Amino acid sequence: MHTAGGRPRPPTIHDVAREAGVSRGTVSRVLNGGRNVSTAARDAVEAAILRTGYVVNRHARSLITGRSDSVGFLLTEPQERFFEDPNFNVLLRGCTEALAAHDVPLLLMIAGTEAERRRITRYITAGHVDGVLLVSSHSGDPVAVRLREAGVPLVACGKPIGQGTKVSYVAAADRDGAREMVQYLLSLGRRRVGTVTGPLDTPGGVERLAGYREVLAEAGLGADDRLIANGDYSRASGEAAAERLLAEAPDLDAVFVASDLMAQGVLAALQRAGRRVPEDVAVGGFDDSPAALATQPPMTTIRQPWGRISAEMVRVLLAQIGGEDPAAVILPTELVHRASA
Amino acid sequence: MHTAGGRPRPPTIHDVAREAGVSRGTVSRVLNGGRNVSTAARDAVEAAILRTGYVVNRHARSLITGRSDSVGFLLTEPQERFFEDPNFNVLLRGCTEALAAHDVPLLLMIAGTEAERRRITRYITAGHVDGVLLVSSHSGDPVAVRLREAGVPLVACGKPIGQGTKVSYVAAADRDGAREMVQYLLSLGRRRVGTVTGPLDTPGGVERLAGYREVLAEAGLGADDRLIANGDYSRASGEAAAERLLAEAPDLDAVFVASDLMAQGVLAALQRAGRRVPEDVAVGGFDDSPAALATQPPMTTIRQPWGRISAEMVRVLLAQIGGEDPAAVILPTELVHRASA
DNA sequence: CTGAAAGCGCTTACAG
DNA sequence: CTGAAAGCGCTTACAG
Repeated sequence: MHTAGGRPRPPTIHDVAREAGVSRGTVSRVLNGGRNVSTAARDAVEAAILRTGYVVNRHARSLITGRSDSVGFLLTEPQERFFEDPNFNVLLRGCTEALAAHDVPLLLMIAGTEAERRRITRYITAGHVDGVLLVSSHSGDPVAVRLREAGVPLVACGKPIGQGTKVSYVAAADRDGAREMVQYLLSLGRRRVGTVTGPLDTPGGVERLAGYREVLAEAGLGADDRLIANGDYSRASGEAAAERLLAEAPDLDAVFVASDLMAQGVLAALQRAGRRVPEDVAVGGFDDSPAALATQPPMTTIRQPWGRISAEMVRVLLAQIGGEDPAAVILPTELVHRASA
Repeated sequence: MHTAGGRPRPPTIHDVAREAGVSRGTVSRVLNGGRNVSTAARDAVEAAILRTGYVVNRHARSLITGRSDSVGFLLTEPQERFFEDPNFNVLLRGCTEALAAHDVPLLLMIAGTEAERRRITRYITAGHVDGVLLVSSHSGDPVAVRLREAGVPLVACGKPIGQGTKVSYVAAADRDGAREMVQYLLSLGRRRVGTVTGPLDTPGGVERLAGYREVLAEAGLGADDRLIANGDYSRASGEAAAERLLAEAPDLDAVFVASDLMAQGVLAALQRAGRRVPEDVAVGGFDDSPAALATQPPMTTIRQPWGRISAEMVRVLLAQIGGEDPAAVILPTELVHRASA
């Protein structure tokens, strides 16, 4: 029997039961872990499944279990930034694969506009997804708040600002990573070390700046606001920030940049200003994204363990869907030494 | 009433019917287009929907309609390349948004290994998805073949090689775009114009090379294989290809590169060899991906209309799911003039 | 360990 | 135009 489109109607649990000579209940039991099933019955059912090519109908299952057996991957930042950001790819790929290993499909959702935010919130709270992997570190994200209030299992990438301890998250040790880079820059003999920060309403922006400040203070180098310029993680903002730094602190001899993409922009500004990297100004990035390999010279940077981050996000989310309490996971970073510093 | 997780059990069509004082059948009718429903009934139902916050249970609907009302976005190339490729982001975002406008969720699927290919093929042919947006232009892709044989609605990004006319696709006018770039390079007075091709088992690779050859022949410039080097769309392959070009044809004065990412690599090799761009060697890319803006100098390139490509892919796929025949859509490209040529 | 039965929330002919 | 009813393919107490 075929539908209009020519796709054959797949076998159901009923076909398998007939083929195996058991009841549909028994088939369902072997499908769901095989508790309370005799070996003979299980074998017969498994053989029948192979013979018929049976695949469970997820809609029927979901209808009765109330679970969708799928999760959402939700972007709530202004999309441009994310899609420009090479980290996004790594994270998305990692999550897709980790989920696939559990046979859980990933639904991609982009909440760029207010209308989309409303639509997606309704979609999620209606239970069309069992939980969500949230990529939005901006504080006061209304979607995150609404989802949390609705009791939707949630795990954020990066510590959500101002959400208390109620929401799970997985993050790299931002402050430690920043500390390591700035210490390294100092170990090179640099003394006028500037920084280009991320957005200060994101945990990465705040923590990396804090790490920078701590190390300078510990080294006895006084705070100097002329050495600090804000960026928004985009390449263009890094370029603009570097120009400001150059104008306000021309004696700059190193810069710690809070993302590789911004560091690309910093490199461009430095080259335009005739400063050699690393001879005149050493540049350290953050992320170890693909962008770090595309620069001239290749970028010395702090590696974020994206593979582990995505795997942990999935693990924590699945656990929470299974009834466990929220959890926070912090993963160590690593200095990757290349040529820019 | 709440489930264990604390999520409220959403209202059903039954609640809406009671609230509106009609039968469940009538509610369903207004939900599904409102044919054969009186204005009074429709108004009552719509008011009841608002009041109850009703959202359709897609699983129940799918169980009966046999449709999943979702589509897959399937990557079957070796993943590394795709995830390195900035075009991927643009395409994925465009498709997600175009689908969202139709309220159709996108499932992201990555078929990197043979095991994943098998699992995903089963998943799709089991009907868990109504159709798939296929990103794989390599010839002989086994997943594409199996899906087509199973009658799954499919639309590819780029013309699938060797699949006949049975499968829908949306593509940019690769050959015309290549022609325009090479003509432009010639108009600059360049006479030793090389090219770095894409993989020659992809339509983009083949067509862009063909455009290059045509224009040179039309200009009366004889074919010279030393001016042609193959790449695989990756940055590193562009760098290696440029080195070969420089070794075999040191008098090179322009290069048409079949992707911006490869062109990044070409720029690096050229700079290392001490050639100025564009003074000594003019470089033209292809894609107008974000990579084209990140280079020094910014890249002159051929813009692929990604927004339209993704919108058309979605349109054609949805039409096909609705019963229409396959279709091919070719979209024009555009020369974007920047500083590298 | 196993079968019969109820029911998940919807859609869709079928009568009227 | 509308209601009553069947049924989509599953899971899960409930008996036995």
